[in-house]
Amino acid sequence: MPRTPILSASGIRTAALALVDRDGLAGLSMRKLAAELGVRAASLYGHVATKDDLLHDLAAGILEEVDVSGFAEGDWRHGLTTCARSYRAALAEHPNIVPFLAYGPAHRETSSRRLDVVRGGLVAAGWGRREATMIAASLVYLVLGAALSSFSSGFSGDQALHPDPGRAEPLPSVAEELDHDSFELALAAFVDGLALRVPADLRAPQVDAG
Amino acid sequence: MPRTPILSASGIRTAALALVDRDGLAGLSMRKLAAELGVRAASLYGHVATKDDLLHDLAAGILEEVDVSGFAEGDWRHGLTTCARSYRAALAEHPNIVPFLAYGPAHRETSSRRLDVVRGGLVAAGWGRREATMIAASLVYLVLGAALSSFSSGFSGDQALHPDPGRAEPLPSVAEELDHDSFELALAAFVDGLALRVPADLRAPQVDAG
DNA sequence: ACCTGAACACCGTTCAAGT
DNA sequence: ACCTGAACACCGTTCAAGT
Repeated sequence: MPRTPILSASGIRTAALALVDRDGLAGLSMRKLAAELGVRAASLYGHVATKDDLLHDLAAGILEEVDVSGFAEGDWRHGLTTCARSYRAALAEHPNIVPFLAYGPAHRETSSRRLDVVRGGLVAAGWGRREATMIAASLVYLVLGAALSSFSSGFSGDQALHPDPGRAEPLPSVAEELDHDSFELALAAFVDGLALRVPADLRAPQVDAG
Repeated sequence: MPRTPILSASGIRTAALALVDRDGLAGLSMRKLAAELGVRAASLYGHVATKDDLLHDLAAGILEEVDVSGFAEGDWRHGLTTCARSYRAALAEHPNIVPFLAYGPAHRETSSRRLDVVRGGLVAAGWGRREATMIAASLVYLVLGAALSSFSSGFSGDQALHPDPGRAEPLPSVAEELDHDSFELALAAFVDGLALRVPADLRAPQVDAG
C-alpha cells in the first residue's frame, strides 16, 4: 500500500509564497520551507530543481495575473492604463517578491509574453513597432519602479504631508495613499505625454532629427 | 613601532564596490572581500558594523553623484530631466547594486535629502507641495524601474529590432540603445504630460474632484 | 590598536541509504 | 517512488586570544 506523497510541486510553491509574504524574501530558506511542510530540506529537491527556480515560478505565477485585455477595444490609452494598474496591483499583493524581480532576466519569459500583447495592442492602434516596444518598456519601468519604491522613498521633512505637524514620519495609510496618488500621477502624465506624440493617424509625425 | 594598519573603512568600501561591480551582488561575501584585502573576515568587523551597513554606504556614495543642480535656473522641466538623466547614469555605472536598492528603506536618508532638493525646485517653480512630492516620487519610479529593467525586460519575438532577421536575441548594443531610447521616451512623455497640468501660474488649476 | 582562530548558527545542494 | 541522514562547501557574525 503506497502511502500518498506529502509533497507536490504546487504545494511547495504555495507554502513558499506564503512564507515570502510573511517573512520576506530573506525569510525564505529551503530548510524553513521544508519544516513548514513537515519534511526535511533534501526532500524538496525531488519536486523543485533549485531555490532560484522556485522563486522564478512564484514570480511567473504573479505576473500571469496581469490583465492585458484592455487593448481589445482599440483604445491604447485605456489599454495602457488598465495594464499598468493591474500590473501594480498584482505586485502589491506580494510586495516581498519584487526585489527578486530586480535580479535580472530570471522571469523574462512570462513577462515578455505579457509585453508582446501590450506591444501588439499599441501597433494595432497605429504606433510604430519600435515605439510600441519602447512604450511597453516604459510601462514596466513605471510599474516596477513604483512597486519597489513603495513606502521606501521616504520623504523626510515634509510637514505638508501629515495633518499633525508634530509627527516625523507619515502614517502608513498616508504613505500608501501618497504612493498610490504618485503612481496615478506618473501614469496619467506619461500617457498624456504619449498622446502628444501619437503618429500618422491623428497627427503629423514628429520632426525626424530630434 | 606600531605597524600601519592594513584596513580602513574607505579601503573596505572601495574593494567592496569593485567586487560588486565585478561579481555581482551575490558575489560579495565578507570572506571573499577579506581575502581580496589580504585579511580574514573577522578583521572587517573592526571597521564596518555589518555587511548590510557596508552596502548601504556604497549605495549612499553612488546616490551622492546625482546632480540636482538643474533646478537652479528655475526651469522645472530642465531640472527634472537633468536630475533623471544623472540619476540613471549614476546607477548605470554600478548596475549590480541596483537590486540592493530594491530591498527597502535602507538607503532612505541620502536618497531623500536628494529628493528634497527636487521637491524644493518644483515648489519654487510653482507646483504645490503635494504635487511636488508626487512628481519627485514618480521620477524615482522611472529611474529605478529603468535601472533594473535594463537588459532584463527581454523582448521576445520582435524582428523589427535587429537588422539581421535570423537573430533571436537583440545584440547587446542594440538592447542598450533600446533601453536608452525607452528611458528618454518615458522621461519626455512624463515631463510633457506634467506640463499639461501645470498649476495656477500658467493655467487654471485642474478640477478639484478628479 | 589591530588582526586572527575558532566557534556558533545558519545557508543551498547532493547522494547514498532507508522504507 | 518518496523521504531522510549525513555530508560538502559555503555564509554573517562574535569573541577571547595573540601581537
